[in-house]
Amino acid sequence: MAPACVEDVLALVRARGGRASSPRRILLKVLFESGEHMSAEELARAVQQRAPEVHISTIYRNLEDLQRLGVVVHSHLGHGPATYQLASLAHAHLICELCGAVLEAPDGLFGELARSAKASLGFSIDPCHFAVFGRCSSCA
Amino acid sequence: MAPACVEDVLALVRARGGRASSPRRILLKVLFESGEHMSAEELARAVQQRAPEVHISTIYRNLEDLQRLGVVVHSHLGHGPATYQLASLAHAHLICELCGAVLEAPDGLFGELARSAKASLGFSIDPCHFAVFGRCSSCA
DNA sequence: GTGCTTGCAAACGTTTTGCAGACTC
DNA sequence: GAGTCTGCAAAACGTTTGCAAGCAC
Repeated sequence: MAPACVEDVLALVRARGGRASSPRRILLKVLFESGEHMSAEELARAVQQRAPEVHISTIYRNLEDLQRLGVVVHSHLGHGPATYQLASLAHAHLICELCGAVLEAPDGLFGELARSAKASLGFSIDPCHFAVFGRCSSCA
Repeated sequence: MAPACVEDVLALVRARGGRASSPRRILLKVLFESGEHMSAEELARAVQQRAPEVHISTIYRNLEDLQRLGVVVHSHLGHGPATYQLASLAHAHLICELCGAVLEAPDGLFGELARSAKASLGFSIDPCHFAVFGRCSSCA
């Protein structure tokens, strides 16, 4: 049921009373086309290549709206800015605290933790929101 | 080998060419006496009860030094300020993304994740640095 | 025309930095 | 006396907000 293209999302937006504005459309295009974990600033730069007058506060406001719609999620990969991506692409990350390397966690890596957190504490983890720090194989 | 009191740490500081200044001594006293995960601002307020002129930038600089010495660690428990504590007390946290509840993770909860991250990726996790988001039993 | 959305500027909260003076050793 | 450390002010950083004008419907 995840929206598969820009127009799908805009339909969702309109269904909630929102408008298909030009900055919104371009931001969505960037999100669908671009790589993962982009910061608000990187997204702004990408949008500004097609519409230079778009302000970063518009990016932040749109990202917030899209998160409220469940289309986008943000995650924290380290000490810098948050990164944003389509919710359908969310995945967990391991970050090396020494060299800064970003590893994508394979599906299932958090399965056992999720099960035991649920069993022993009743807590349902979301491994994607905050990255897990540590040391990569070359730095450890 | 973890320093067990203020004077132990100050000995370490001196061994590295540092000085046992009064703000440093008071900050350490607060860290040894206080509860866990205190923000820089909370630490500053506590220090200022004994020495009102101590500036928060001094707190930040001392926390950085103490982290370099391995005496203190900081962790990120959510979207607010970082929290600091004695390295010997470090432990992992689970944070409810809805109600903000902070759960201390029992020892061993991350054992299986640590083993499989090491085995499959060569990555040594540090579960204490970033909290794990999710939903607590009452919010899930 | 209604009201959502924008650009801009200004503020926010947290953390860092430059500097001249003060203190520890 | 050498060199670390301090308080203060100011800046840096990522992010949020107030406002009047502009645009989608």
